[in-house]
Amino acid sequence: MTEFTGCTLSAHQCVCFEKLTKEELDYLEANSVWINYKRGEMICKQGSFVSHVMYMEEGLGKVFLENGNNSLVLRIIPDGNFLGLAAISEKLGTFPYSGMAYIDCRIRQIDIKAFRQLMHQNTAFSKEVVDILSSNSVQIYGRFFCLTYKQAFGRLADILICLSDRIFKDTEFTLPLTRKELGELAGMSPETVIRMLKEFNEDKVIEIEGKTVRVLDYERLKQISETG
Amino acid sequence: MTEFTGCTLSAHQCVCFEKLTKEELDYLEANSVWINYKRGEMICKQGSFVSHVMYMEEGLGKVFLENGNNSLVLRIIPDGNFLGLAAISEKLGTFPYSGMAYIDCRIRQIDIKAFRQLMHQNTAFSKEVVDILSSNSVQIYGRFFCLTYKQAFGRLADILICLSDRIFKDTEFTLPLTRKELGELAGMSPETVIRMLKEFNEDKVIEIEGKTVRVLDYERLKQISETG
DNA sequence: GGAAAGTATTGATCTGTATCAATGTTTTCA
DNA sequence: TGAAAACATTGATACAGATCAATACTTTCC
Repeated sequence: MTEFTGCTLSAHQCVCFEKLTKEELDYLEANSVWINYKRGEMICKQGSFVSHVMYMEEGLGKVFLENGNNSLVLRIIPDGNFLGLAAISEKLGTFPYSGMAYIDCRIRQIDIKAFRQLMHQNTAFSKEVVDILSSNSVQIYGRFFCLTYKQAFGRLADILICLSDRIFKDTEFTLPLTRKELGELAGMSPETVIRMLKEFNEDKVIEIEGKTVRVLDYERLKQISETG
Repeated sequence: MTEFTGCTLSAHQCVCFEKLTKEELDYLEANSVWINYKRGEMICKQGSFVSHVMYMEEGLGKVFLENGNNSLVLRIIPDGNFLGLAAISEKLGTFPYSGMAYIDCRIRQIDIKAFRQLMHQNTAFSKEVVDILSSNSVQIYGRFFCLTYKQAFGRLADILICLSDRIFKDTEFTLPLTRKELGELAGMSPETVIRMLKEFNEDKVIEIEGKTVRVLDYERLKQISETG
């Protein structure tokens, strides 16, 4: 049976640039700008005009929906990932989500017309981009399922696994997120995050002290994710 | 402020076939088969091999995730819509979701290789398909937000609005769904569906008798959707 | 360097909605 | 056509997690 996880990052590795010729890469370069963002800065605003796609050169960010009261993280964006690919649809005049920097980031903005032009002329590139879009969607579906049906501790276990496995690739890591931000990832209130983390800590599943997290019992965490 | 709704169907109209030449249409035709499904029959199974994309010629179906215990509807598929477009990604060997017929359906299966070939050779067609994928994603994001943050009555109001506006295009319609299926759409238990519907009925927002629904106060329903 | 703002923690309380159970109604199909 | 299965309804109960409130700790920055 398929297992869904609340993980916020697809395992898919972006290789689309490898499909471009030297000339095409130069063309892309000529139509790109690089911008630095500080932790907490908005990278793109939901509802604003679309003029470019973005690529996370360095840093860590999130893509999220907001409506004034609530915020829902769709995906975490580590370095080497696109952000705002929805822009390739010409039907879509405005961004359907916002982006924010978790830590200091360097973002490459690629002019949307140039990007579309390359998709138009290079089928292999276009295929890769569609694959990325597609795998992002599948990722988000899994997350959707989890946040809808799993209990809080299962959802939090998912996020911890995702952070350890895919983002930091280490059993010990320093969270660049507040408890509130963790809550937005796992779809729960900050207080609930704290209580669950405390419980995981007491049960020796993880060890947490401030922002430092160490996964002690990975198998148990997996199990919590599945039964939650 | 952007309003998210739990609606299960994007407003996007599929026009991609119009982008094909006579020859290409013939080619597509030669690589298609038509299959009939009865209410309740599975149209595709999550996890099974991908060999085709599907197009709902006539009928009404759903695309959903399942894990044995729970089922989450991603989209409703009315006639004139694709189903299983995720198949165009070559990375994806198996369907990430299941499809089922709400009522008797006639489905066109299009060989995935032929479909990809047309996307390869006809850019306008390819663009349209990407637009459809993209608008489906945005639709599902909105649904995700709603099911995560809205209360039950707001979610149910969303579904009633969606059914009235986009599926049946009438203020009065006959539900082809059970209360359980409505619950899967709105992310709640069948009992809760019944209680909420009863309340809407008592408040004269809708009139419901068995499977027949009439929307009495559309504005109120909108308001419930927004405040829920 | 110290006030202010933001963040973390803990406890108490409240509530929306699931779950369970019992019963009535409709549909299915032998 | 009549029994069985599926579906709908209603009421009672339980509980996960939100919210509120109060207090500590940390970071920011004039």
